Amino acid sequence: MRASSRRKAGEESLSSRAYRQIRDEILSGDLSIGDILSRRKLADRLNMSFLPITEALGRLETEGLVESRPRIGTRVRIPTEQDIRDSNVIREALESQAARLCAEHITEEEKRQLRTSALHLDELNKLCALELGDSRFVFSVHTYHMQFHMRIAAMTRCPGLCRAIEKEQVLIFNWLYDTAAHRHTQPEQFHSTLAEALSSGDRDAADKAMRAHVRYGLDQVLERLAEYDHGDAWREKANAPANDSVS
Amino acid sequence: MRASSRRKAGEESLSSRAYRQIRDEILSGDLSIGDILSRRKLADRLNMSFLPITEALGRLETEGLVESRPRIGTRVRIPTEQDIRDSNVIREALESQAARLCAEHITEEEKRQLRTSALHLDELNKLCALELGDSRFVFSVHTYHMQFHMRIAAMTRCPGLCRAIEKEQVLIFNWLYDTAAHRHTQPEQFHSTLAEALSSGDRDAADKAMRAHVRYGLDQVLERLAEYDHGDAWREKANAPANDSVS
DNA sequence: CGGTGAATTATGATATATCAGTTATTAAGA
DNA sequence: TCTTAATAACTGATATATCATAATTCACCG
Repeated sequence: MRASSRRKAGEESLSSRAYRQIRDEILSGDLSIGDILSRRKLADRLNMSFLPITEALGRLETEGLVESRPRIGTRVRIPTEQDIRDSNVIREALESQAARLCAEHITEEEKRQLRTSALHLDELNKLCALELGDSRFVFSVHTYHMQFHMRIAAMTRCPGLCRAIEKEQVLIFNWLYDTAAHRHTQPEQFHSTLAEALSSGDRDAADKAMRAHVRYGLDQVLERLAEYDHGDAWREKANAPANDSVS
Repeated sequence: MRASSRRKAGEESLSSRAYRQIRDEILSGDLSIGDILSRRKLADRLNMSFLPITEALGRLETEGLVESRPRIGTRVRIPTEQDIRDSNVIREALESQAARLCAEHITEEEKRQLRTSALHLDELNKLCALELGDSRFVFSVHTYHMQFHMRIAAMTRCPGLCRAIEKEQVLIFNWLYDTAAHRHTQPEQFHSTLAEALSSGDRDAADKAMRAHVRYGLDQVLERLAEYDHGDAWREKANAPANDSVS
């Protein structure tokens, strides 16, 4: 009966709270790919009506983390092979652009930070390859990896690009984490070489290095994700929503 | 009292209908930049409750066509200079990527179509420069221009990239149309040279050509849009919504 | 024992009502 | 006439209720 008192002024909206919470539960793995999300149960659990929940799920759906079919249900999205390829293409577009701008704007101080982070990340990846540590450790490495890329994005001085990159990162990150978090072999100095290219001042070189970086490992994710594809009765009928085209 | 009967099965949802209608009214100019959108009046006009309207405006807001402040109101978005620069950066990223993929995949038949469209477009632009025709004509040229770019996007065989490009196109298109639709001077063979680059099979050349194409005219838009910037009491207080960051 | 269909349950979509902030208006006071 | 305080009108946010549809269950019949 929602006995709890109304929120005080200045607090964030219930929708935003629901959005953040659900998203975090997905990203942290509490909710796995394919899990069913009941609006009413979520409303109950988060102690609000299901209207804010609906809005939150709507946002998550447009962002690609969740998929919903009218009068059937909502679940954590199971990406198709096409989804992953497309996301990778978009990510390559955005991050190579970021690399260009980064190479233009980066300061000496930022170069130092970037090299340090890259070195650290390469060390962590080496540990991952040795299968040391638990899944919590792997998760933290993924988080650090994402922050590394977001740091590069921030160096572009282009907030819009940062937001766009983060959105794609979240997708890829989630799918990667759910499917290929383990068996994670990356080349030696995978990130250090990238950092060098970004520090070189050569836009085209930075662009090229980032493209190579983004492309790496795509096949592994695709392979792992194929498991989910068999017999998905969820997408049987024509799903033609949300693709409203400009007249 | 919404006396009209419930929608039959198979029809699109009210939210989608509202979304499309409002967006089209914005893009067609029936609603101009800065116009106030009252959810209740819209609900009345479109003959539905304001819940689907709210969802439609939510979508339009995340897409950047509309801006809303809690308990104050919603209006057609007035982009800041930063918004436009950022959109242009993102558009450059996405469309140069499209150019790369297009150069890879384009068929002979598509090359022919592309050249024809480019030629046509260059002709239309020449007419625009001479200030012939009314605003309806200018609008149709803009539409044709957008379709030209979407055709290139389609040649990438990457649906996700198409969607992403269309989203940015819609933004830029709307701002451009509202601010710099007139005085539209473009180089001779502006699109034909682009078409040639895309047909060359050289990815890097296509990329470079598209970047040049996208960048052109940015300053004009910025100049025109500066008019809106003076004394915007709407964004006085800190607006820190929706930028939820990953933990 | 197996299939079948009606009742039940669950879902998302939508309508309506209410709430608390914000702004515009107005009336009172100087 | 100019301030200022009260208030009316409007806004988005949220709660609750209802509806049509899809999925599930399970008694009933073969």
